[in-house]
Amino acid sequence: MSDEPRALLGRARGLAGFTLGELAAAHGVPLPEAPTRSKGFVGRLLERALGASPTSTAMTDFPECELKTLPVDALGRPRESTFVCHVQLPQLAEIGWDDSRVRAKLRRVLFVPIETGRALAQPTRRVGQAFLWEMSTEQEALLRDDYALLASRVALGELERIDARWGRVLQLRPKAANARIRVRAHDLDGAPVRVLPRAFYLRAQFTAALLRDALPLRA
DNA sequence: TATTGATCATAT
DNA sequence: ATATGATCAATA
Repeated sequence: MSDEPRALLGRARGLAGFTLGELAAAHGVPLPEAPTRSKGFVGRLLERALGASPTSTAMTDFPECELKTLPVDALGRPRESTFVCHVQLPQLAEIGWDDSRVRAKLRRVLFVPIETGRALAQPTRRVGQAFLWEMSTEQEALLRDDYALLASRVALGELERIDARWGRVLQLRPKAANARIRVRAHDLDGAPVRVLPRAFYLRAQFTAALLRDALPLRA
C-alpha cells in the first residue's frame, strides 16, 4: 500500500479533541439547527475536513481508503450500526463475496469516532482518536459467511423473510426515504417484483470489536 | 437499554 | 430513481 492511508490517519488524528462546532467554523460550514434534520452532517463535515472529494464517483472516499464516522457513547462504545452500501437485489445472487461492493468498501476503512449522546448538543460533540482498519482473516471469514448466507437466501426468493437479526456481523436492513419506497427485484421465476430497498450494515458489536483491537483501553 | 425498522439531507 | 452520508424512534 502507498502511505496515503497512513498520512490520512495522521491528519485525522490531528482532529482529535476538536468539537464539531469548531470544525464546522474552521471550514465555513453552517451548523444544522435541528439534530433530526442533520443525519449525514457529521460524515460530510469530516469528508471536508480531511479533503475527500465530495462528488467522488469512485468506490471509496479516498483512492485507497473509505472514511466512516463512528458515533460512540461516553465509554467509547458504538451507538449505532454502520452503513456499508445498498444491495443490488437483481444481481446479488451472481456476485460472490470476492467481487462484492461490501468487500470493496471495507477493504480499508478510516474510522473516526465521534462522542455522541442525547445530552450532548451537536456543536459540542468531540472528535475522538481515528484508527485505520483492514479486515483480518478471521473478520473476513465472518463477513464472507454472513454475505453468503444473505445472498443465498435472497437467491431463494426469501428476501421478505430476512430481517435485521440475520448475520453475525453483517446485517440487511431497510434503506429508504420511507417505508413506501420500492425498487425492482425479481422472484424465483424471474418475474419482476417491487420491494423495499435494503442495505448492508455492520453491527455495532462488530465495530466495537474493531475499536477495542485498534485502541485498547489503557490504565 | 439494545436493536430493529424507518427516516432525513444532499447530490447525481 | 439511485447512491452516500448516517441517526431517529418505536419496539422487544
